[in-house]
Amino acid sequence: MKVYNTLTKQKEEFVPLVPGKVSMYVCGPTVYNFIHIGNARPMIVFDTARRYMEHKGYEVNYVSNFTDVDDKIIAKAIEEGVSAQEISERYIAECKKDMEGMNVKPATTHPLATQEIGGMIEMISDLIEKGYAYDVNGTVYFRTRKFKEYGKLSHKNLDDLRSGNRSLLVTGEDQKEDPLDFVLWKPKKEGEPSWGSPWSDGRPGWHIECSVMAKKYLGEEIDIHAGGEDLVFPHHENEIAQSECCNGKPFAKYWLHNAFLNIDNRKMSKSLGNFFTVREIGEKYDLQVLRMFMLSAHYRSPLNFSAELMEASKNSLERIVNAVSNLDHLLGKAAAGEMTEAEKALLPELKGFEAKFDAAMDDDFNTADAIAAVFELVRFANTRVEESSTASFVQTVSDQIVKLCDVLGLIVKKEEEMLDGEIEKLIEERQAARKARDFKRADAIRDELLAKGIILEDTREGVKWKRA
RNA sequence: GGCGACAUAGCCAAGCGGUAAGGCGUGGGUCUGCAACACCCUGAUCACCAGUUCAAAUCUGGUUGUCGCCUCCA
Repeated sequence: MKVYNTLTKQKEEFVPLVPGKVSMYVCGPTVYNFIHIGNARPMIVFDTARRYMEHKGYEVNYVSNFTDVDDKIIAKAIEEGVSAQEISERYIAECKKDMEGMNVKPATTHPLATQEIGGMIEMISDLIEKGYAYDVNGTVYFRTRKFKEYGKLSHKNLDDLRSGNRSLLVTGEDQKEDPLDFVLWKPKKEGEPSWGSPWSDGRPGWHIECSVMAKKYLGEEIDIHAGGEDLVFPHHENEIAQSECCNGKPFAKYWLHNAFLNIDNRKMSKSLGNFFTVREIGEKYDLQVLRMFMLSAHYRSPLNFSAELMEASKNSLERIVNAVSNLDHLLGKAAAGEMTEAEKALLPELKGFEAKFDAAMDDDFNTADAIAAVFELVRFANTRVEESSTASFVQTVSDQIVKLCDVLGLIVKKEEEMLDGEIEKLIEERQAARKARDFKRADAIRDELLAKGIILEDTREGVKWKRA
């Protein structure tokens, strides 16, 4: 398996620190509102990466934090006149609902920044002791000049950063030794949540959280650290500085970053008014459709969001769902017993789709190509499985589709739902009407059911139904 | 100003030196009482210009265009 490593700007063969195990940290959202569809991209793509690694037999320790102390949370709390904790707890709960809808597996651990303050104070103290940080009137800064590898992830050098940029030099923080130094701990302002520390009553800087939580739950060296590409600088760069200076060893072996999701080729932002929450999308579409959409492009390519593309994703997902549903239908009719020789002869071809799927995913999680393999498998199912197929064969083909889709986190097998007696009766009545060639009555019943959200399909194998 | 990414059919999107996957959509057809599902058929010389090579969408240089990071941000 190869992954693209931002650190080396190359695809590299993935070799875990401990054979068979993967430690993975993905930066999670700041919980001050419902998550937006941009937040959803890393959740979905890295969840898919995790599922694929599990599919390959790795035991994945997946950690993703919630940043639950932050300026925006505090601002929202003040706005609503409630505590910051109330805000963060509310939106963590909402976020988890959205994740469930998108079929994103819960992380092995979802640490909260506010529950890890002790560890942060410890790490900051350690950095001060080692000369990598300094306290100025209660604010602690990281001394970037002291870490000679600073910039290795974002491939910048400190001089470029200084000369090229205007705002860095005029932040008003002239108490810093260097404009590029960043905050590890800051004193509280009136009314803000705070914790006691050797330097001041205050709260941690954003970057220190992740260094501490990764260390606590995964160790000083981890396999994969992932997040949105905007986090490369400064967030991840700073994490590397903190962790490596503190621990004296490389932090993460592979750094993976997803590209942004755009709306109409523009970055999504509230000011542009092109801002969508996952919740809003969920009102219009099954969130499986959003997942399908996200996986339709490579995670390192910018992806443009639009209603048109959601419709296309909806239709293509439906193609897979239909195929599985058709197979299920055939299964009920299929003859029990061994596969025929002809069916056995098709097995290598069937296996070939999984091989193609794996090859695509092995290549830096190429989900677009992997989905193409699934569609080829679907075509195989639609053409090679027929009424006369044995149950064993139908089951094998169906299982194969469901298995690959499960790796992608796509739910394609519908739960069996019992029809209401009333609806069942209507279907029977319609069948009777059709038999009597009373199509007017038959269509009327079909329309009636449609109004209730039940779609009927008259297949060669009998009447099928599905919910709209 | 510094750093970087991308440009493939109506739309989305693989491809990473050997002659263009897949999906959506369109049009035609088969099946069907009709509809839906499904199946078959239907579509590109890969932004432009040079160069390297027996061979380039794929490599090199240049041009144009789009976007991102450098500031909270997935």
